[in-house]
Amino acid sequence: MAGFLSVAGLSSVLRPALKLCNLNMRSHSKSREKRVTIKDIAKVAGVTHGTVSRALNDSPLVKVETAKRIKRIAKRMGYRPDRIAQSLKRRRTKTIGLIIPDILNPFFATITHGVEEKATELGYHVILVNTNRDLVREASEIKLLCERKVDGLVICPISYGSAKHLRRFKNESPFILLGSNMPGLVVDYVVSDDVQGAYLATTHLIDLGHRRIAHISDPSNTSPAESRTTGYKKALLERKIRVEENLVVPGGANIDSGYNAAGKLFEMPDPPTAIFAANDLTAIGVLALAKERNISVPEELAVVGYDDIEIAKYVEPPLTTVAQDKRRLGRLAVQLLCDKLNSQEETDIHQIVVQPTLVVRASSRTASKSVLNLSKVTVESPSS
Amino acid sequence: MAGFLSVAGLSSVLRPALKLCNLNMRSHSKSREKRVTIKDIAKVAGVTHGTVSRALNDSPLVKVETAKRIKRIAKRMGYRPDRIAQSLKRRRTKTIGLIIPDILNPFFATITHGVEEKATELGYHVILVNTNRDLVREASEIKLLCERKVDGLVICPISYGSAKHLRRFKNESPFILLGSNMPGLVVDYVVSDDVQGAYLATTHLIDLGHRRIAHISDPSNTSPAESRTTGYKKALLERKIRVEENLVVPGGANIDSGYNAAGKLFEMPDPPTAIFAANDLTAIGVLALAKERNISVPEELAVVGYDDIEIAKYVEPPLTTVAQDKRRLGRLAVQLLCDKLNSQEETDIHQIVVQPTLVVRASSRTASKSVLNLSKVTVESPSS
DNA sequence: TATATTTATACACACGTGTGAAAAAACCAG
DNA sequence: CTGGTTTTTTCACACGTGTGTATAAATATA
Repeated sequence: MAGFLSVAGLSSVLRPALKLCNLNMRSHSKSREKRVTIKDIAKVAGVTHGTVSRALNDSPLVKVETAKRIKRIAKRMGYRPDRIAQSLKRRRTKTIGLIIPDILNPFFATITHGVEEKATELGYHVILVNTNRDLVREASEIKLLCERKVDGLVICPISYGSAKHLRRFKNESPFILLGSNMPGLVVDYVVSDDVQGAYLATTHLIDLGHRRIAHISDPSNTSPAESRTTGYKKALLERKIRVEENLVVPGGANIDSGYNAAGKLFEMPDPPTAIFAANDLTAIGVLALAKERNISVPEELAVVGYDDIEIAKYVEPPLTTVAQDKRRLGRLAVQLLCDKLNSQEETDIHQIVVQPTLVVRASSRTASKSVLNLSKVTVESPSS
Repeated sequence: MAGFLSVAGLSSVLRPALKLCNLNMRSHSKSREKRVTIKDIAKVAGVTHGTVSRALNDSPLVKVETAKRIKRIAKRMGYRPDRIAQSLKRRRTKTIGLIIPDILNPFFATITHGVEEKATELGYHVILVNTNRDLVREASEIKLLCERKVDGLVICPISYGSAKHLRRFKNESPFILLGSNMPGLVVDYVVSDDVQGAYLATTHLIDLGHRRIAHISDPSNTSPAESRTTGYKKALLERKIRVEENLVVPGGANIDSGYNAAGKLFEMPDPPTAIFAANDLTAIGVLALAKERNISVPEELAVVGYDDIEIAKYVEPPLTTVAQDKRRLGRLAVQLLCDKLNSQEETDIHQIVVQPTLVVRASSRTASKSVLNLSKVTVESPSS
């Protein structure tokens, strides 16, 4: 005992620690070793687990000297907190759920990137759920994630039909809608100004001299789908061009749908000279069919997409498209969500609308023509 | 009161339930309502929470009649289990961690798709971690996921350097390597036969008459990177073509790296007539530069990629590539992992090697030439 | 020295669920 | 009705952590 006092603190650390090591070694030789808990540390340090808990959480209630000693012991014993137990007690899991319809779509992959990145920065983990556009699954997963006590949810809704589930789980976990909002549901969301984006795209085509401009719409029942069609029509109306409903055909968020929709348009007696697709993948499908039919783009047909996914610039010809900063959208959503989590004020809601920009590439512009003067337009040269 | 009794059994359910509803209503009017726990159910049902727990888990220790009654009450009260508390007690979270280097690469996005899909089927949730190829982050995240008590991990390693961390956490959570294995580390993995894939690709180019075949390698220190270079050289050696080390230039898993690497190759006094890129994105970069320099593909330069990501078929010209069933790889990894979790035998390890196939498209074949007769080769017509 | 005041630690309960073992209830044979 | 057997429920503790309060120790004040 007397010896202890001389080295003050250190000795009392080392000896019992070694003792406990031996205790642990007694477990089934090759099998998994038992986890070190704060109780084990307490035993070694000669204090109660309560004190250890406080020490590790830097509570001012424990003497700094003791705290240091306990932390040393904890480190030496290889202590690592059990996040599950913490979650149960602290009533937050530091986890958010991300629900997206289709991870294979680069649009959502990039959003996921932004979400994961920001979440990590803020100390959260992301549970990823890919619904494959299944509304039933979306609902059941929201439920499951709530049971799992995620602190919040970022949801990219599939359709207005989601509103029903959302309303139901509103009080369970706070959530942010991403990419699409819900009419009649007062919630936080981060969206892009899709009306404006579609308006820019269509106006661009009109400026190039096109009058028969088709639109391959997104048939999903969501706000971006609706808004893009709205923006398209708005541009036409504003320029006194008649909106022909048969020039608006439904597509989908994949390449095949564009291919098929283009087929219908090409078959028309008086086919369009330009196509505005609600989605880059759809637009790529259009390009694929155009090539197959030897329809030269942009000379015989101008094509504009939406989203500016990475490959848009590498398809042939490079695709003019409306760019959304998808990564930023994801980051914003998480930021918003976590702000909400950290402020008890449940009252004020935030709704962020991000402005898209038009990126002009070769699919809507012959090599010679150029010099556009629209605001919010980026013109990319192929060699930049 | 009397009316209730006639319905035998229902009455005892309804009345106390309503009572409790009132109790809950007393919370701050608009704020979050208190969760229903098994104790609440117990109070209403007039039993202990232990019995409720057993009833809800279909334990044979509770009378079926009682169990039914309890379940009815639970449903009526809107009970939903607290998965965190369950996890703490049951010692498993029904969660797996997925660690990937780059979600923006469609290759990993598709793997993620497969992993999430299979995990859902088996009742697991997936925590997604995107490391951005940061080895330090990979290590710290493995640690964090272990603290979170994920039941297992699926890891797409960034480099052999990962082995260090992996060894360290081997006893914490079981894991499966996906896409790349680790020499000197005896663990379960699911990989593709990359030597064979690269061999197929290179042989294909040789069969087309090419002799100066460059290889844009993946400079990462991983088994697929190594193996693809190995397969490339193996094919050359087998056909008695000298391996020129300066025809092997490093790339990376993105478009720019291919663009840059192609630049170096084109600059050579005696440039290659064919390029085998270790990655589709890299190959797409090659195509981009070739177009810029007016080098026609495949006439002046044949290009072959690896992975067969979705857009490979839509770039110009459509890209010949080595196809891996990425979704299947992801599903297999999860299947393997969960098998491991459900069998206590920690002894036997499983190592699955999936065979890739060559998909021939226009980037390595002129429209006229065709009729190849290699086994494991798919020839896609542009219109299929 | 005794008392008030501050500081540090111990104690005990809590989070929501699961479970072995004791206790109670129901059933059965004599 | 007794004693034994089986079925059903209760009791009490556990998982690993956090935290309010009581208690003990150290320090300051009178």
